[in-house]
Amino acid sequence: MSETFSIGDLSREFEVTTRTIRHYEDLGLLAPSRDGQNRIYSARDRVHLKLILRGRRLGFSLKEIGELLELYDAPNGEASQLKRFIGKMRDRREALLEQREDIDRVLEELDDLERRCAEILDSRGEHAA
Amino acid sequence: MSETFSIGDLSREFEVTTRTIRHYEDLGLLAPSRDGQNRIYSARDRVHLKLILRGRRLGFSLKEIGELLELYDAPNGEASQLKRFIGKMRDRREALLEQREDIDRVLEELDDLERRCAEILDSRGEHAA
DNA sequence: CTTGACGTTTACGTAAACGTCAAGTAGGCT
DNA sequence: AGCCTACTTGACGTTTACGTAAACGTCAAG
Repeated sequence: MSETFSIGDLSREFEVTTRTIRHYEDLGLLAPSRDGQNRIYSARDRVHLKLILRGRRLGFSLKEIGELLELYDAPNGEASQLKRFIGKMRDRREALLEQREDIDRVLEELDDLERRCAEILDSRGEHAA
Repeated sequence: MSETFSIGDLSREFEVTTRTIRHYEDLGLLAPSRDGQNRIYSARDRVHLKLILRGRRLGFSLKEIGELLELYDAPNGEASQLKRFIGKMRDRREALLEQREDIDRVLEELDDLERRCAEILDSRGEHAA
């Protein structure tokens, strides 16, 4: 059990540089254990990295991602803290829902554009790929 | 007809600084006309700004947004260009669909987290906001 | 015993996206 | 005329998110 990974493993799997992974550690987003001075990543660390990259794709700053990881890891604090967390999560949710609407709008616009392009091509007797 | 806006108007409406709007112009994303040396934004310019900000929320770089604006403005070029545009749009679409999935996943995780937080609070006899 | 692949730290560099003055212009109010 | 407010153009500063190079350790294969 308890599979582990080297920095190179994760680098290849997720197609990010080792520099990037170390950078995330510098910012406190990852905290792998060590074998001597070499980093050893657990399955849990790997999930963290996956979450980081997902957050990045969604346009969160690494700082924000750090806060989200805290949420993810530690629903254990005081009640007041938990309530703050819940508030933050609701804010996130709002932002994400807006973002989804943005995406849908852009997708519609892209459809539209593609149709217009196709029409132009058609009217010239050419064909789209 | 033909409503126009000052840089301050747009700045207030979209809650961005004038510096930001000028920056977009420096990058070629906006091209307002002038009254003397003052910038005059048309309704069309305003739409452009709206699209820029939407693209930004979606995590596109300003450079990418520039390319998208070209798509948006000029389905008029050569056939080869149009075909390239269509290709680009399909790539965008792929990326956006992936991003939507990311969002859905994160929303699920947030639901999960919120439930867990709520349970913890409940088990302590407290109530969420 | 050297070569190569992988890892390490330290540290300066850089591109993107603005922020933040500074200094000047131009119209409108009193 | 004096002042306010909104606008202008530089130009340097800042933050974020890494890139990149230097200099070195470690182990396995040839």
